[in-house]
Amino acid sequence: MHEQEDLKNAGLKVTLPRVKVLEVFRTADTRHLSAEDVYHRLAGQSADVGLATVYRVLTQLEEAGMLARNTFNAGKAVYELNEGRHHDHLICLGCGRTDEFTDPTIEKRQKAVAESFGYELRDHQMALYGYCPDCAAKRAED
Amino acid sequence: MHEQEDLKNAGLKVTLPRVKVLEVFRTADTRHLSAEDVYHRLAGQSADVGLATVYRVLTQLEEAGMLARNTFNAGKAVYELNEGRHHDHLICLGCGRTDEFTDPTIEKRQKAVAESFGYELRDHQMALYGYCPDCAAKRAED
DNA sequence: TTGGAGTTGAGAATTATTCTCGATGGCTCG
DNA sequence: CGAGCCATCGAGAATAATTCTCAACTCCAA
Repeated sequence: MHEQEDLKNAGLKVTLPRVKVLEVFRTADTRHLSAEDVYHRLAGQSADVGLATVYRVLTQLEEAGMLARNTFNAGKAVYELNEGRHHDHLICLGCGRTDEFTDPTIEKRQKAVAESFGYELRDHQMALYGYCPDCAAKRAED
Repeated sequence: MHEQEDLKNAGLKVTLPRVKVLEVFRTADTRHLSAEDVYHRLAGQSADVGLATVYRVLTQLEEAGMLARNTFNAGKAVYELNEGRHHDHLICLGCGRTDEFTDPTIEKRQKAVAESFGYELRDHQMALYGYCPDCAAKRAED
């Protein structure tokens, strides 16, 4: 409901596409949405925002720190609302279910590793792939 | 020099493109090569292997466990010889330099996290991004 | 050496994303 | 409140990475 202020604070002009895209993320059933996903959800609700614009807006919102971009399996990028607290992902190879977690020990070690190589750490990406409880059970049956 | 046996052991027919692609990896100056990279190196040495074939062979060699695929920044995939010992990457945002490392503590924690969610862990990818010593120094000057 | 299954190469097709450009719409100033 | 400028938009073309299609070719076992 406060999309307008958020955009203004980020130094972005308040336009219909930007407000609508944010709205989609705030009301979506899933946390992770691709450009195509967002595009379809908007098309489904009279708001006719072009695909190119969706891509543009996603990039801008990411740069403004309001969204976080992830490229899991490769192929396509997905975005999620950036709520401040960083986290990593656990992804099911069977059904695509995605869980989020943070592990202080891992974060600490990452910093240590980077330091030991003399690097100035800026970012990282980590994803664990496996089978969720349901899919693991299903696979065990065969 | 033992490309032939390696291929045979993997159950792959010994063909010129497969041998050549492996050779490229074994004699390259860099560990990480994209399909395009491999293609150009082959073109540069009379061996005329089509780009589509390079892609096919890379996929096959990966499935056979002889190469490992990584999709760092997204965009394009790179491959490297799979020498058994798993490792993660540290990538310089300035010059693209790539270092490799393994951290038992992180591996252990990853397993623990997956378990705590009831997942059957199969694989993971992790990359740390930052500035290498050289690039960090250059950036500090400004 | 010969035949067939597996493999190749060239180019077309696909997928994800970005660019181009004329039209449109926020927003600042008067 | 209205005018105009500049940022933004939409559509479709363009790009980039990768995969598909299919006729021609090559390994290799017999």
